[in-house]
Amino acid sequence: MSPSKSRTDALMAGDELSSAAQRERRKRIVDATIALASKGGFDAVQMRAVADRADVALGTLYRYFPSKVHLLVSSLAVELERAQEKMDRTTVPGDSSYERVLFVLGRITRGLQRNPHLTEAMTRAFTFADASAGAEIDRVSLLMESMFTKAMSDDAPTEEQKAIARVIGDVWLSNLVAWVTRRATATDVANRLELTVRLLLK
Amino acid sequence: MSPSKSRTDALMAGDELSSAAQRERRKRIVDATIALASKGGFDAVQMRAVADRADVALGTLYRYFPSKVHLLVSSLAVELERAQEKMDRTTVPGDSSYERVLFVLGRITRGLQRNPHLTEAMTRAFTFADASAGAEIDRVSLLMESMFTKAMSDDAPTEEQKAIARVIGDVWLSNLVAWVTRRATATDVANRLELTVRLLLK
DNA sequence: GTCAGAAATAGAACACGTTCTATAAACTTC
DNA sequence: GAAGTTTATAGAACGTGTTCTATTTCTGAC
Repeated sequence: MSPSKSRTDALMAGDELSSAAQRERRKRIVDATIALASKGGFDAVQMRAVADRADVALGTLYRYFPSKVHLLVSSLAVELERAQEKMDRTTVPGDSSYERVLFVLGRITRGLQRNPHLTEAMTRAFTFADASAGAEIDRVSLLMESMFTKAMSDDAPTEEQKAIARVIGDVWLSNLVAWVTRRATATDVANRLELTVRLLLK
Repeated sequence: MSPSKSRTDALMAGDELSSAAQRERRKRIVDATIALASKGGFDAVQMRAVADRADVALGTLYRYFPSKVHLLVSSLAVELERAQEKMDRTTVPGDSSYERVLFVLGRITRGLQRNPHLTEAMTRAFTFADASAGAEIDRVSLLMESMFTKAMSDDAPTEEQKAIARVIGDVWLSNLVAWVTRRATATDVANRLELTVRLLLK
């Protein structure tokens, strides 16, 4: 894994791509990634296959995303943003932080579990990421944190709430990984999350 | 990653290797792994380099450990066992679970941080492991869990204590990874662990 | 419109994990 | 101690992530 060039970093952020053609290329790449990951997981996201499917040259793929991990983590960010938007349009039920956080957790978790291969690909990329993908990782971490703090209260979160959200995020991810690697069942995951949130918020 | 043969699985457990020569080979391999990982981290643990350094053929290396991830996670287990043994010979100070768990956490964390490359190699292998390394992963998870439950109390741990230990382990690992990938400083890690343990045990 | 530089393309080339093949050495078992 | 079996060895070969090269296409400034 080599250090990425600054130009490439600019491309990765994704929102301020010069031309429409470039924005479309980028979208085709992410779509191809998600499609391949959904079908066969991490191993099926092969850079040549992504390039083929997105109809770009291999070199172009690498110009947009400097590694497979960057590619998958960026796709994870895209997916989480979608989930967050959907959640923002929902009124989260529950009278306490405890109940609301559990609701959000359960919903996203079940959403991910509906697409095991995609989840496997993304969580493995996320946990395998090295320092060079720090920016993408931070982006995803922040998304996760705000997802849970929003569930706790509508106001700006306190430091303590942020800390709790981070802990929940850590446990959540670790349990997703356990599920993805067949070391835990969906029920195990649900139980452990419930227990964790209870310990932290009750 | 292909499914491992049962014969190979038997070898991986490591304790009941037929001959002394085999036990020595295995030890040379683990030593070489730890040495290379200490020097250059995950990327430096190259299978050809391990084989060379351990003075075995590449094929032999694969007969003992069916993949790089198995190799590194097994080495992690070895290291954790050492840490656990050392800890067993120590009287853990502190009047509460909270204090004792923090002591143990701090000590192991600082130990790992003394060897950043090794820690990077092992945590990345651990989090990247797929289903085929389930046995090794479970072994390490159990080691971690018992490490923390022992700190909580001398008696057999309750289910609740086990759950707490697992949460702490999840947060611990996630923070180690953040540190290893330079997204968190040693101080960040210490603070977050302190906060987590406080939330869970106070 | 033309030209310079940037971006995209096709494809070769390289690195490292993993597998395979052929041969030799080391063990069982009689 | 000979035959047969398991284990180890050297090294080739293969797959996939990544990089490199040569060429073509696009874009923006004049």
